[in-house]
Amino acid sequence: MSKQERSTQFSKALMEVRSMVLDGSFPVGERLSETAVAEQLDVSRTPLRQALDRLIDEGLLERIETGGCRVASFSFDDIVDAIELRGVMEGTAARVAAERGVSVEKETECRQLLIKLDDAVFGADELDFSSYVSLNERFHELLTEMSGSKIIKREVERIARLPLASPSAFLDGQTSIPNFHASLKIAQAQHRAIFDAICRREGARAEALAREHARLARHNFDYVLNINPRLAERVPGMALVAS
Amino acid sequence: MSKQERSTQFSKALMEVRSMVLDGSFPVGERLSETAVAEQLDVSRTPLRQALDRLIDEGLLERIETGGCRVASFSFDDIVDAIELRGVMEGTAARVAAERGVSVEKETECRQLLIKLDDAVFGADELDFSSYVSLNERFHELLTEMSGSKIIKREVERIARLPLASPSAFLDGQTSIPNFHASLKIAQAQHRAIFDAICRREGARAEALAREHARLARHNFDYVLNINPRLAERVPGMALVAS
DNA sequence: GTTGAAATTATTGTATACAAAAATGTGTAT
DNA sequence: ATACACATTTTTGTATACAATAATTTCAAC
Repeated sequence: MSKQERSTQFSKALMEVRSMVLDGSFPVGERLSETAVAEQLDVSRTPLRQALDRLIDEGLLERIETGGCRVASFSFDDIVDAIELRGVMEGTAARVAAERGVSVEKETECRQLLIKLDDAVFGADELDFSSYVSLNERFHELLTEMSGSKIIKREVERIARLPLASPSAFLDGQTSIPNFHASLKIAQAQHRAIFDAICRREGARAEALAREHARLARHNFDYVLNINPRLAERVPGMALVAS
Repeated sequence: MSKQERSTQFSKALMEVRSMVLDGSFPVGERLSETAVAEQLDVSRTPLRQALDRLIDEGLLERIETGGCRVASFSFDDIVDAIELRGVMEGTAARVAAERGVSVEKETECRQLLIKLDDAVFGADELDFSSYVSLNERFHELLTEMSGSKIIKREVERIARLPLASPSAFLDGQTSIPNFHASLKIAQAQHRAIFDAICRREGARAEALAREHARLARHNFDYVLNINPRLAERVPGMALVAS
């Protein structure tokens, strides 16, 4: 973040390569040539290699034993596990928030955020998708912050960067999922329940609810992969899932 | 790992800088000069910067807004949170192992390992510390492997690399902790209970036990920091804890 | 003595050159 | 035709050079 403002070349390489990998621009499993990619992005090899190291760390690329790296491939189970872990981590953030208490400011912000989310989901107007997505992202970020722990926040967000594990991984361009609007209502009810549990200092309930909340993503993943695969190309990262 | 065999300069820089940071060789908070460190380690800046990036990612260093990096400092609560997270992650590995079942080979290996650990802790001979440490490390690694998920294994181990969060962070050179041998016996009883829960497919119990097991580290941390600070210099990473 | 601005120094981020090692291609022997 | 060894060509890992930016010092003004 702070680095992404300053360091143009590295952050450019990071963002571009990441989105190309998620888009499936590189064939899964094929070694990617540093010189070729560097030339393609108009960046020297030094910041590119920095970006590749980072993407290896994120798990999107994997190192080849003899040198260089390739696009990683993920099994169905891998994605399920990543989503499960995100649920576990958000559950921990929620539990810790409940156990240790939340600052008045965060509580107030969350309360107002939930009203806006209610409005977006249950309101009379037609659903504004992109605003829902950003509100949802803010809710999940706020959840990590309510834990009051910078380490928990950092590690939850790291897990959420695993492929298809983020809270909004299946939210883009998916209006065609049946009962999708209905599932957003369920999600919002869960948001409220999690917040309620935190306010009541009910740690175990908050944790269980947050875990269950993450399973909505698992359900969407299952749908996209097994029932309606033509949606796959609209979901970034789906190209990495071995079919 | 695979990279550490091949790439001598990078891995050399990584290991040396990491251990220097943990030893407190660099003053906490002070910016570390790339050229100076590179010269000191007899390595060029390129692999050194790679190592620094990695250590930033691990959380041992933090980026300075204007460029470069400094040694990170951790509060008491930060360490407590890191240990908590390790417990949560190992708990997840244990629960998943219980829920999904464990391969015969892993189960057999774990059974034999537990016998060796019993021998080390409860045996007639005097405790062989270094062999206990490596057996204990293998048990925790095996726990992640019993989950059957490479993603869970990878992320558990990543969390365990947080400062003072590893299962053996407080095991070295601490024979002077009162009742230390007794606490090893408790730990071993917990190892057995976790394994028992996994074999019986009791996921919730396995998870709870693994979490509680991690709290032994928290207890040791509390002891070293608040009751017997002269032990601190023997524990790598303790130099990073703000006093 | 303190403050502020300009100049100097040091440090980082990036590009590139180079050497070692891996991948590829060629030719020969069987 | 296939397998194996050797030579060639890429490709990676490392060192270093360079430019832009940040830190520091110096010096003057108040």
